[in-house]
Amino acid sequence: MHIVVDRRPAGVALIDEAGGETLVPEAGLAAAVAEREAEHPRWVWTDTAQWYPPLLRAGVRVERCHDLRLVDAILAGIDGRAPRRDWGRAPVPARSDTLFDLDGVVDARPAIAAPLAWRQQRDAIAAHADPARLALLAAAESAGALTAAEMHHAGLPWSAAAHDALLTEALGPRPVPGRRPARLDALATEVERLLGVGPLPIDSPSELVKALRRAGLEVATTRSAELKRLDHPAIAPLLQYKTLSRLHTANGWNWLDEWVRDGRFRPTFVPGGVVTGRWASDGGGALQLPRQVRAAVHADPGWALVVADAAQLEPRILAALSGDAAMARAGAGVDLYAGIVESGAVSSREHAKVGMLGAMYGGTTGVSAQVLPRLARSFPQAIGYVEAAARAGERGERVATRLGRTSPAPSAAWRERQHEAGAEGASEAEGRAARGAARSWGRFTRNFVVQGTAAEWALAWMAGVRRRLWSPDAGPLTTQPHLVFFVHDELIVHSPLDRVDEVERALREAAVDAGRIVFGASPVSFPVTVAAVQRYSDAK
DNA sequence: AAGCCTAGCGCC
DNA sequence: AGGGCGCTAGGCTT
Repeated sequence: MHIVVDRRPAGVALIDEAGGETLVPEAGLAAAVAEREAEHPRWVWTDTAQWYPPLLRAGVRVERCHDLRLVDAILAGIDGRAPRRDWGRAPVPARSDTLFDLDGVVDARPAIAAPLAWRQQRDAIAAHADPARLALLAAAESAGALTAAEMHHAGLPWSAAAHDALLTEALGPRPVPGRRPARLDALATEVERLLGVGPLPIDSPSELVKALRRAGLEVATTRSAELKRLDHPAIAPLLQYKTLSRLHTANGWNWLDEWVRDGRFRPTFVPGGVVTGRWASDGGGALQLPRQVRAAVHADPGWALVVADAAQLEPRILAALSGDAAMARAGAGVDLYAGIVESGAVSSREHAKVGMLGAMYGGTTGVSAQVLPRLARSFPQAIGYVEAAARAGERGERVATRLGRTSPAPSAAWRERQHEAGAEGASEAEGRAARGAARSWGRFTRNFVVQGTAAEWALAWMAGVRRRLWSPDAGPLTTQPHLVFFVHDELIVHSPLDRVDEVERALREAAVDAGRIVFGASPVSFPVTVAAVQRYSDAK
């Protein structure tokens, strides 16, 4: 059963299966949704990010939805057309200038009515070569949208005091605005002294390169990987400066002031924000939270953070995608890379890891390229699968994930370059450039199938965890165990201490389910490591 | 002053 | 190294 939500000039229409409409004022929407939620409808609406947050603020949770905007983006990708952008915008918040309130409401009506978009999308899914998988993807993407809104609503528990303490420990006391911390000052002075070239423009990469060269250090950039290769007493304090300066500028006191309120960090998670289907985030760099500051992620008193991580997710995804039985066997334990070593394919865990990552990213040099032939002999299906995806990309073809999300076509400029390089009279240089571009696009499509399918597995995992934690009659979201963080292959649940065991079970069971949902009967296992901790930094 | 680009580095 | 991102600072253009 589903209910389509459609914004009208006079309010919001709730349209049931039989076509019956109930018109409710925008302000009465939460109550109207709450009243119908007990019947377990699927809410069909234009954009979860617009509709759901006000419901959550009113204490109303929704179990299932169909997000027309996100599903359109997937269908648009398959059809090779641009996604619709006109899904309306969120109602203007009450605090804004009253002059614009009326405009806001008018603009909030999308160009296409939700019931029509819904019919079109159902037809498009039914007409697809594999409707069942695509319907699964639509459901998983939509469930992700609900979870993203709920995680933003709940927020990641954050101790400003712990954050301040770790900053003070690393950098010295918080400086007055415009000044840099004492520890950075001291390190910069030390680097200047050891280089002996006078005042150092340490925060300007291009100027710093010149200064280093004046001091006799042959560098082309100031990248730390390049600096590490040098043997000079000034390098150690310079690297230290760069690390601490990064902490200060990216996740220092200013970050804390801007992003942490009332003990919570509330980034916006953006489902489908990455071309492969991975999530993106907006605000605070949520998906790049440095290990250095994870000690500030702190459970409330009487609560725990249950941190779960899918072990070696991407190579397992590749094993399942390709049906590689030997790699499935290597992954029977918790450590797939150790299993690859035991199979005799390579001699060390590091070789297994670097080799597999290289196979999935398209590495062509170093250790990864050296061990690739051995991996290809032991796991021909798995390696053959990513090689085929790479060749398809090099030919300009599109590739697809397990559930049917497609890679974009290469640009017109790319196709033109390939065409011209093959034409009569093309120069050697044109040929080289075209082959380089082709290989580059092949690396993208090679990775797309694995990264995109891993994102689908993660959506299924997350949806399974959410469903297991869900109990509609147990009160508001944040009084029960609830998801607070997600980063590609890792989930965090904030849970009352006495419910940690059931949360751990939910995380493990949902991972097993996710494998079945995405791959059906497959011998590949998807183990997760789970740790109940007070601080995120204690998880591993 | 605002917008755009690059360098660099954090995460998976 | 090879895939995908977001963010900050510096430095340039408009």
